[in-house]
Amino acid sequence: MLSKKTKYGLKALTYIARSESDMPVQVGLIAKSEQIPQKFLEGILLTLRKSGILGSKKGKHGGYYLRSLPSEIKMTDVMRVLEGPIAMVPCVSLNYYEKCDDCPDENLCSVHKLMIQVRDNTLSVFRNTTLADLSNTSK
Amino acid sequence: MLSKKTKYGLKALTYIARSESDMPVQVGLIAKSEQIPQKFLEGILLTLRKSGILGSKKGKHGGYYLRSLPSEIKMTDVMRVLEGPIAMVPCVSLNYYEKCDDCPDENLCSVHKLMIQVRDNTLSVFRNTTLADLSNTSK
DNA sequence: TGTATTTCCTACTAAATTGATAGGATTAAT
DNA sequence: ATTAATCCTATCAATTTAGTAGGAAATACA
Repeated sequence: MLSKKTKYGLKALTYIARSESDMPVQVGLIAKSEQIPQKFLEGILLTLRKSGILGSKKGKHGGYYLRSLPSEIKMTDVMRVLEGPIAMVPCVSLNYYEKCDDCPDENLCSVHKLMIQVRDNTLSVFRNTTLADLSNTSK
Repeated sequence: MLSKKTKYGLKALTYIARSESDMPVQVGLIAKSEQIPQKFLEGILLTLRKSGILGSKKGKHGGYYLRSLPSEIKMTDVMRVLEGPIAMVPCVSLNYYEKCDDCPDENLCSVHKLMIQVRDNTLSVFRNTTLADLSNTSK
């Protein structure tokens, strides 16, 4: 299941990408418009900022903004920040690989083989999708 | 993340598919060979039986057996029984559809669009994979 | 300089899920 | 009868999820 965190995060990013103004977008606005608990969203945007996807400005007239063009923001990156590893098992994860304690030889493991395929397919979706696709912006 | 339940279930099914004998396969044997807590595995095989994928025989010399040929057992069915819905969000689930309370129009929802793609790709893997592929059996 | 407004940070919490374990009932072969 | 297997229910500890609470820090602007 997709976590609320990821869902909210994606919606927020889309909202920001669609914003015409060159002023930073405030959490309160997004929360209200997208029906997301504000305090929860604060935390999510914070991790997106720490990961480098968003930038922020504090104080009055502060808010969040994208640090790249929507078309440059790949879903692989966004999903890894919000949802964690894309692979369903650590033993097929590219970025967070971990051997299974059980499995003596993962080349012979039936689960491994299947999950590699799932990973590759999911990855191809995320690699070929940017925030511009999500938000229907051409930028 | 793939649950242990699913992982163990897939391994057990593979084990049973590979078994040459026409006697039913006992839980204890699988548990030992695949390093799975026996009592936990009992429950898993039980749900696989209730779903119709496995058959069982009670009492001495009892155990579990496949109710179809491995090549007839599709991963879509197995995964739905073990892991639940294949979609990452209920609003793109074919078998367990549910509307999101927030989303006023899901055709305009950016998350929806993305998750449809992920679902379709994952589904195509599971539709084109059978237990025979997992277990390298030709049957 | 002060006040309002915003992000930032830490800590806490209730509920759900996961990964088991325990104990025994039921069924079948010998 | 005895033994060996599945079947069934209940319980539990640890983790994760989805928030909430309260305030510190920074910034704009009067």
